[in-house]
Formats: sequence, C-alpha cells, structure tokens
Amino acid sequence: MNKLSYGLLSLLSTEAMTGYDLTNKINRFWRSTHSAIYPILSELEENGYIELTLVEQSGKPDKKIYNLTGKGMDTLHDWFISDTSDAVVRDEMTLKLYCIKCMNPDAAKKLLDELEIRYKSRLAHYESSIENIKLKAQENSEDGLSSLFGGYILTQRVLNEAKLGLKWCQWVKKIYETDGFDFTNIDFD
Amino acid sequence: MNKLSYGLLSLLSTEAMTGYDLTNKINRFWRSTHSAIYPILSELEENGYIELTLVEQSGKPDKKIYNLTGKGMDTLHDWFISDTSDAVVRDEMTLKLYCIKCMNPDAAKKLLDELEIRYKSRLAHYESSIENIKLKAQENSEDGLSSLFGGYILTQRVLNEAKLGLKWCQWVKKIYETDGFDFTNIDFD
DNA sequence: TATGACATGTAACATGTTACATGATTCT
DNA sequence: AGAATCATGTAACATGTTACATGTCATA
Repeated sequence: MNKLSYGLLSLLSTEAMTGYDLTNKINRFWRSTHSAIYPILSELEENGYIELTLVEQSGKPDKKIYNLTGKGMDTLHDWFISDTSDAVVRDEMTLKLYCIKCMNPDAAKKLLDELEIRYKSRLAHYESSIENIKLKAQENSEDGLSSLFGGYILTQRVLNEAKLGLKWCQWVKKIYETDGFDFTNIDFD
Repeated sequence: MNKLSYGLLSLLSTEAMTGYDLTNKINRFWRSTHSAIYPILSELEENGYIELTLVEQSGKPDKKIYNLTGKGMDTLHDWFISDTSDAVVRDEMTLKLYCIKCMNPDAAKKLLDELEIRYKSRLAHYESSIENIKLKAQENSEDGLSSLFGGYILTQRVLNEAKLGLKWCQWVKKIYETDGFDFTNIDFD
C-alpha cells in the first residue's frame, strides 16, 4: 500500500469508477499514469479493499467498475488519521525561471508568454470544472452534495492558484524589463 | 542529463555552491535528496558542464564548490529554449481532503487544523526568505541584482501561494460545517 | 546529553514513465 | 484520412527514497 493506493481508495469513496476514469480524475491532484494504476487496482481487489463489476463491451476491453468495500473504507480511515507527508513538487518551469536573467532576452520573453498561456488555459479549464460540479449539484440535490464536497473545494483551490499564477506571471513580465528592479511595492491582494 | 541535472546547472548559474547547498536550495522548487544529487554532480563534472574547487576541512568531508563552465552555460541555454514539461505534483494532503466528508468529523477537523498550521509556517518561512533577499540586495547593490532575480520572483510566488492556501483553508473550515453547502458566493480576491 | 547542522558518498529497494499491444467508434 | 476517446494490460527502463556509513561542532 503506497500513497497512490490510498488515493485510489479516496476517489472511490464518493463514486464507483473504472481504472480509466480514475486515471483521468486523480491527475488533478496526483500525477500518475494508467500503467501505474491498473496493477494497483488488481492488487487492491485481490486484497479485498475494492470489488469490481464487469460490464461487457464490444470493440473495447470489458469495463471493470470498482467500488470500495467495508474493509477498504476502514483502511481509508486509518490512512486518513495517519501522518501526512509533505507535497512533492517537480516543476521544470520553475527551474527555468530561476536562471531567466542570464538567458537570452528573446528566449526569456518567449518562456514568459508560454507560461501566461498555460495559466490562462488552466484557468478556463477549472472554471468549466466548477460549472460542471454546480450542474451535478442541481441534479442530485438531496443527499449527493457531500459526495461533491471534496472535488469542489479542491477545484476551487486549483482555480484560485491559476488566477494567482496568472497575476504573478504578469507582474514578473513587468519587472523583468526594469534594470535594478524594485523590491518595495509588490502586492497581489 | 535528466531534468534535475539541468536544475542544478540553473542554480549554479547565479552562484558557485556545494552539493550540500544545492540540496537545500533546490528543494524550494524541486523535491530532491542528497543521494540523488551527489552522483549527478560527479557526472556533470566528468562531462565538463561544471568544475570544482576543493576546500579542505577537518572533521567533515572536504567541501567541493562547484561552478558552471562555458559548456555548462551553453547546455543550460539549449535546455532553456527546449519544450517545458508539465509540473509534477503529488500531495498526500489533497488526496485526504478529497474524501474528507465521509471521514469522522473529529479526524476531519484535526486534518484541517494541521493544514492551517502548515500554511502558517510556510508563510513565516517565505516571509523571512524575502527579507534575506532584500538584505543581500543592499550588500551588493551594483551588479549582483540580476543574480537575485530568479530566486526573488520564485519566492514571491510561493509566498503568495501560501497566503492563498491559508485563506482557502479557512474558507474550507467555514463551509465544512454547513450542511448542503452554498456554491454561490466564493471569492478570494 | 541529545538533536541538528555540516558534508560527502553508496546500495538496496520502491516507484514512476515510456513504449508496446489491441481495436472499434467518433470527431475534425 | 487521421487523430482523439474509450479501455485494459505488460515490460523495460529511468528515477527517487531510505538506510547505511563517518565524524565534528554548536546549540538546546
């Protein structure tokens, strides 16, 4: 049981899903690929943390819809109250930004433009995610709300991080030009 | 040459440093450990991207102060203008937050308190980092400013991310209690 | 008196990424 | 006509983490 295993149990706690769905969904919060996820799902199933329903399909492999068992829920809770490790972040863009002042100015401007585009597209993407969650909330308005809670708050966070990132990027663009840049008046609030 | 290799060249572009210093410094932007960094430094040195100055010490291993060569600077620039991969983020906390609504309320509150503490301590840490950069800027006021640029803008970003994170965490705490929480009035600006 | 900072390095193990493998249907 | 989406899986390779190894000095 590594951290990704618990992450899959966490996603399955609100909704039954296939490995394919899980791969897409977990990437918002935890970078992974299907090659890592499928073997873990088999193992979780073997050990009784999750169980599967087969849905036959033609032209594609049969769907395996996984859902959490009682044992899985207990395990999820044990993990939830255990120590939480620090976030692992590995962002090539930041490594590039560190040395931006000793790079060719054209190359530097190109990188900042690229960064701005990325923030804008993330912003648009998460704004539509929020809309989708609100639509779902209207559909099953009685009990389903609490199952949307986690996804909703986390999407709000990444959305606001993208907003902040965009502002920050535009601030960097402004001060990049000024020789002997000014430390005094920076405020994003 | 993997991404971490380029990251080390990037850090060495502004200042000569030891592997020990690099290990501490790169962790703000790229999670790593000394066990991964020392072998890479040896390889970079063998291939002429960096060169070292030995400083003898007693009681500790001799210091190896690395600095970038011309070849290293060329390589850095080639990497700078190449495609930039997406950030890798793996945060156990977010995986836990996803399933927070189906966990024991006491455990949930404890996790949110822990998260708030973490944001506050990051905030304090990066605020003092900014102060340190400003002090350094006063010391070598003539030419050294551009070498501080990368570290400064990136520290500003993580600082503001921590501020945002704290606000977000307090918002989550507020709406966690409310049954059938409200989607309408959320704004961090 | 014990923990942490300093300073480097190797080895075993765990984890993650890329490529290979298959193949129908829908969109551009 | 070609790319993307759906849907699962394995194998080879690259990368990252933890533990082992050593030893002094300063701080709590």
